[in-house]
Amino acid sequence: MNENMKKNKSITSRDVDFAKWYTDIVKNAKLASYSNVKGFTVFEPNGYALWENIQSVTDKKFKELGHQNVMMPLLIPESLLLKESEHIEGFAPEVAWVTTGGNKQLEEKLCIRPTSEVLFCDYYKDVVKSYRDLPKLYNQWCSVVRWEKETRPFLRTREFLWQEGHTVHETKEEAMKETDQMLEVYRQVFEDYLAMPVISGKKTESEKFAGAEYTLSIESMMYNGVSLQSATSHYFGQKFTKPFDVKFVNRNNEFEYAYQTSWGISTRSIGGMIMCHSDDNGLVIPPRIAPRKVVIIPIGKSSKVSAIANDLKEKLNKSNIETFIDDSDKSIGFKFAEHEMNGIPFRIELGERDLLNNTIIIARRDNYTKKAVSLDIDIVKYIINEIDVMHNDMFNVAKKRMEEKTYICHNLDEMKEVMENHPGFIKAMWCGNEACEKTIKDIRGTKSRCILENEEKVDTKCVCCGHDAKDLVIWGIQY
RNA sequence: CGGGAAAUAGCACAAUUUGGUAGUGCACUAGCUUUGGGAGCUAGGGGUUGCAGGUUCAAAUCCUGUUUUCCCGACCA
Repeated sequence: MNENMKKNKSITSRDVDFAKWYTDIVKNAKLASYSNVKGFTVFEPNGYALWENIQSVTDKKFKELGHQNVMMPLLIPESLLLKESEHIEGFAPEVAWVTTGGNKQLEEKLCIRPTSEVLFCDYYKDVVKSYRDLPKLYNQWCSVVRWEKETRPFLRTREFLWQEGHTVHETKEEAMKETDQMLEVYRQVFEDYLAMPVISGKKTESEKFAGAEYTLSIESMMYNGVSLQSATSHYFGQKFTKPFDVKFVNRNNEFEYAYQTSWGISTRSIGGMIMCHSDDNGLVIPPRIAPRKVVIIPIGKSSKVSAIANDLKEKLNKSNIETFIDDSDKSIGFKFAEHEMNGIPFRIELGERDLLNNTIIIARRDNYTKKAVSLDIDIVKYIINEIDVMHNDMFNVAKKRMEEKTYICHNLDEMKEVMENHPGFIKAMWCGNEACEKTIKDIRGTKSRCILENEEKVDTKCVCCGHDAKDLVIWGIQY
């Protein structure tokens, strides 16, 4: 009998096989399961609750900044999609089509939205008439479909949940400001709620969104040093509004095409959160985003113990700290392991032995520390404070790792050495030539993540061709 | 899209080589005893072996196709 059978739940170590570890976590923590159609997954309650929390903190920020939610159609007529050529070229290979309705062949095939720029533009053309109608700050929460070849739960699925904000503005400056502002919102969501440090910057021409003037992104680093594009914010200028005829009468009584942005964050962020924080005992959820924050485990059958447990639970729940009691007949060890697998941030252990000392034990999921805490303290205040402490600790662990795995390179050999032996972010200068990006891609698929605009340059020559360098770029192996 | 591996109960696997009534552990249900790091005993329930064909008296097992998953590579937001 091996260790696995005895333990029943087993996950591969993240240091041994990171990819398998990841899918083990998703499966064992009951976040998602596979369906019969490739790339389409079931979000189980534990996984969906995470998305709901990410959604609620993000949505609140959008609304504070004046955005409104709408719903656009699921289907896009082919002719509409074809209006912007760069856009369709970028998305055509991964679009799914509806060709029949009932048992009738459709006259025009309809694509299942891979993103909704064209739908928003088609709508905006009818409702934007004057500069007085601007800006339009709309967003929608929905799922989109992209026919990916290789799929992995949360990280790359053919259908995924996301949010896509689409705004149109009177001026270029205002639209560009919106693009920056929304990237900053995403940075806050990742750093302040998901405890994931990020870097941000502009995408290179070859990496930008199909049809955009430019794309900004935030990039985060996983436990194994691989990078993940975590959210994007695009500035379109008039590239869509011209072909879609979204024009308005400006303050000089002239027609002008509106300036447009779009920005999105998806359920991929859940995958990033897992790969950034979780460990060999299961999921570790940043406490501010955890759907269930505290589990109370009464030990023994004492009625006094269960009364105190109930009291604690009620106090915490009243203060919106989601708490539940596990008084099932499972053994203590089983419960500990189970809730660790599910990533519950705090565990309160409570038995007769503790009552003798008038204490309870509070254990942290992220670093396994256990503390005896007096029953006389204000438990709500204590947990609220601990949530912040844990959040900061998790953020700092991730940040330290990101800093340790960020390398400065001056030539291809140095890049190879890093990516082949201990991948991470590479800071290196780039001449701006796509050919060099292609050459660098031969190193385990290393791609430019983003251009760092406000940082000191690390060299004067391109890391690849040795010609004069233009930009400081962060490079990484991507998920 | 190329190369490789796999699919048997909720999970992990056995039985496949050599065709012959589909099994084990955990999980699940009931009862009793337990409880400070994955409990014990007793009694139960759960399978058209991914799907579709074919060969055969007989298919989890052999053959063909297909779908899904995982790994490696190419492609791609």
